[in-house]
Amino acid sequence: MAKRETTKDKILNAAETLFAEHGFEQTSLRQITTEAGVNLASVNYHFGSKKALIQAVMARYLAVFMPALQGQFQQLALQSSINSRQVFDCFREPLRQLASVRKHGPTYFLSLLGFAYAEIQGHLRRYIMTHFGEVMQLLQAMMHRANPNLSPVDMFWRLHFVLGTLVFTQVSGPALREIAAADFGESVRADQIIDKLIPFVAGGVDAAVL
Amino acid sequence: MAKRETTKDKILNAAETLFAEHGFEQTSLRQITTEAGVNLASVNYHFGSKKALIQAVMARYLAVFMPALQGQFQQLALQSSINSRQVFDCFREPLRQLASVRKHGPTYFLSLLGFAYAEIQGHLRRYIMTHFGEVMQLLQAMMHRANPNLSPVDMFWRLHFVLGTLVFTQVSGPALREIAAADFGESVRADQIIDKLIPFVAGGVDAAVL
DNA sequence: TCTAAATTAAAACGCATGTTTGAAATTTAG
DNA sequence: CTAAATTTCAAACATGCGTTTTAATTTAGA
Repeated sequence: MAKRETTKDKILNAAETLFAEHGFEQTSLRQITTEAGVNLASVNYHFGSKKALIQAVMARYLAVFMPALQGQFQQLALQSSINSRQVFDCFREPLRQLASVRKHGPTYFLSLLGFAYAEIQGHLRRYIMTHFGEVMQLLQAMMHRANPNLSPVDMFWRLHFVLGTLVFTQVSGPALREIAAADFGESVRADQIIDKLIPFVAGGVDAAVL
Repeated sequence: MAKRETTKDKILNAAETLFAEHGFEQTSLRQITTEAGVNLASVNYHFGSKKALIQAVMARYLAVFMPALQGQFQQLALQSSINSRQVFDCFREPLRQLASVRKHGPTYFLSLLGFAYAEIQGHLRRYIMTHFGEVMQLLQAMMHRANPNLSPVDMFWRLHFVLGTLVFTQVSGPALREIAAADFGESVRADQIIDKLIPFVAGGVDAAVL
């Protein structure tokens, strides 16, 4: 029989949803505990602080996503020739798999990533680098193989442009989808945006430097 | 003789600097008034509210930037053939001219734009659309001439990807430049990032849809 | 110069936040 | 079954925020 959902999990789930929809700073502990149906003080009891709760929410996804991404990269590395588009396509399956963590896992994770980067700039990067440095090095290696003529410093900037595009799209995703639906009568599902995103970023990375 | 700097201007200048460096919500009125050397209550006296102060800061730049951008577009429109790169290059000169508003005008303006989009998503778009709708239509027309085979809805998304890249780059600009300097020993001036950005976004917009 | 309007100033208000407290309730273990 | 450990709970705490108030001061016009 399934063990009854613990208070810690209730908090984690409620926090994740609210964080993904409204951002970290815009979400108060009172909103979270009300949504979770638990006492306010339980957050500090189980996690210590709001900051630690944020980390716990992110860690739950990164622990699934990063190894999966690493697997994709290692598989791609076997090929003799690699292009940017293939590298970015590596993100699709690991992202899709996040649905096993939570129902709207793929969407939530991207939103969380977006808010994390937008609101607590340096911290997330440091966390990813220390915990998943190997994957990031693999990404860098793949990108270099796909675009050997691009200098390391130019590649650095372009990868962060890519990240920026991703982040922004997710953070302002709901607003944009609303506008798009109103202006073009065509509604785009949240998980379809990445289909529009990947060609764009691949084209950007592959562009001539000057 | 130059009239002594008025309280209203002192507030405007201090607010602009702090907003550009830390964002709107992260900057308190107490920080602003302390930096400006004026009384706390004077913000509400002269501007009515913090929200109105934010608008005043943005309006001062937009009033200079938008007409200049419109001029660039009109000039480009005369040419028989247009590509994406030319459209994005239109932003360079108007941006450069913002140095006449304030010393670090170009950098500040982009940062403000970034924070405005990241923090108060819908509002800025609405403001720009109502006050500078003509310029935005011109931009859309230019982009369509540069890429006539791209559907309106795809163009919509790609333009917002562009905006996202710009916004993110500015918001996390200082942190990224620091990392780049540490990792590559090559320091990039804030106003040079746009040189790296324009080829990227032009490549992204011009990419094949699938 | 005198008076009325505009501006500055200090203080407090009302509210929301994350966090801590200490007792009550519950679960765990011997 | 009981005692100890864990967890829940209501309440309060400390802090920072934007805003308002009220009085003092400066400015400008008759």
